[in-house]
Amino acid sequence: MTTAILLFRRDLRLADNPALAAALADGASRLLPCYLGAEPAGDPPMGAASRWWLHHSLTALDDDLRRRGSRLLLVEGDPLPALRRLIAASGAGAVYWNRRYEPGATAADRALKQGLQGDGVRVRSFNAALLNEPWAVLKGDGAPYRVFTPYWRRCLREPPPAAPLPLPAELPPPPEALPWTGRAIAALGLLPAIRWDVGLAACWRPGEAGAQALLRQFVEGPLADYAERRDRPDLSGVSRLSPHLHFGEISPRQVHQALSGATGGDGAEAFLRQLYWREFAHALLFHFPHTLEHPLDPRFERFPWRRDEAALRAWQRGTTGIPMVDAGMRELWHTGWMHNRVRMLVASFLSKHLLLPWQAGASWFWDTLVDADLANNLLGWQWVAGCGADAAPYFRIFNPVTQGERFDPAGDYVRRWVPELRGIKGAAVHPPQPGGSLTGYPPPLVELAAGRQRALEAYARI
DNA sequence: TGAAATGTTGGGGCG
DNA sequence: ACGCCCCAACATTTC
Repeated sequence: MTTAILLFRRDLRLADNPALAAALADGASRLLPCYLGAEPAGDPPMGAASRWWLHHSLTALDDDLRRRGSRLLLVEGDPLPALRRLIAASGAGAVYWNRRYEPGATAADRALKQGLQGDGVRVRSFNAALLNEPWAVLKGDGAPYRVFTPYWRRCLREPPPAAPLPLPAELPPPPEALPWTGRAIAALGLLPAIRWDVGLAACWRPGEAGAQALLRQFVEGPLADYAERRDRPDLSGVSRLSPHLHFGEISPRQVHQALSGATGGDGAEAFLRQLYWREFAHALLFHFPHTLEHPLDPRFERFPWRRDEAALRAWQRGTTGIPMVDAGMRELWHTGWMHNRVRMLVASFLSKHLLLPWQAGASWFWDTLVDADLANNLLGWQWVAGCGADAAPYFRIFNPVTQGERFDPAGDYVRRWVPELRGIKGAAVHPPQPGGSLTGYPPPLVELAAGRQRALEAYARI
């Protein structure tokens, strides 16, 4: 009789789960699946939208486990002592988990591994979250890539990712002797006290089954036209898999396999490229952990960001008077998600037209996105602000009106999220309304040409 | 995975 | 027929 502990973290699935598969292959006759409630110190604590998602994803995982005669044990408190108690109570001889890559998480996992191994416990960790782990893709001189295109080309030369592991037919039961002191998922307190989450529930289905359904639906439908339609927030041309990928309800290997089975067109390659932006972001944060708070380009440490609470608040609430910006920010607030084209545009508006620090925007996204991912969020914001890897030159300033006319040509996206403008037909919704307009929609926070000019002058100063 | 300013070209209207 | 101007369309440069 051997008992194994399986730690779930951001790999909330049973299929293609290498740690689970290894525990089974090693012959565990008892399996204790756990979720550790404590978040690693050093990384920012999860935002409210992520916590909402996690609650439902853990519930779905627990249901999936129970259907197979198992269950999820929630473990609170400092991980090492908590695991030691659990090992003592269950007689477990081995602990399995899938690796994380954020600075705080890697440090915490390293300490946990050392502590457990010091106790004589067998610890095995695996890659479940990436096609290539950060240390596996380096330049010829051993340095990490800082520019996406060479990184992407290099990845394409790598051997294709291994086929996903199958869903285990059955699971070993949990140890009988274990006192089920674990608390219910609700006791983690992940759900908000004020019920702002009703909008989220209407558009998402957290959990492995929801993720698989979404992937199938995407591959059979929008994928073929992804290259042409991926920039259109008014259409349903993207996968919306990001939160599922973040929580590991689906693996990039599974996505990769689904893409390679897709027929014809350049949609699959365009989508794969996005998957590799995710890989690139994780590699960058791993190799440059200081980008958690600091710009990768040190010149931007002395960039003259402004401080303007009122403007920041208007941006957050979607009351800037710039229709595309407000539509995006309201979509985010109501659904926990925003189309990527619109993310770029609202980020450009914050960091350039408003000259507010990218950290303020990243922090709001972190709190409100259901797909909030440290690596992706940091890369995205620093890319837009011009201070990150492969950064857009600072003078690349999105004009939110032009972007709206180009990517929301009929104005449907704006009207969906900004009801004040529903009386305006077609692309005429995109230019800001003058002060005193009767729509109830605010006049623009900044005049776009003047904001652009001010941003260019700030750039010239560094 | 910009936008605006500036430069170039070529067709057509017109004296 | 010719030169001149205008201007859209496209290309290049600059921020």
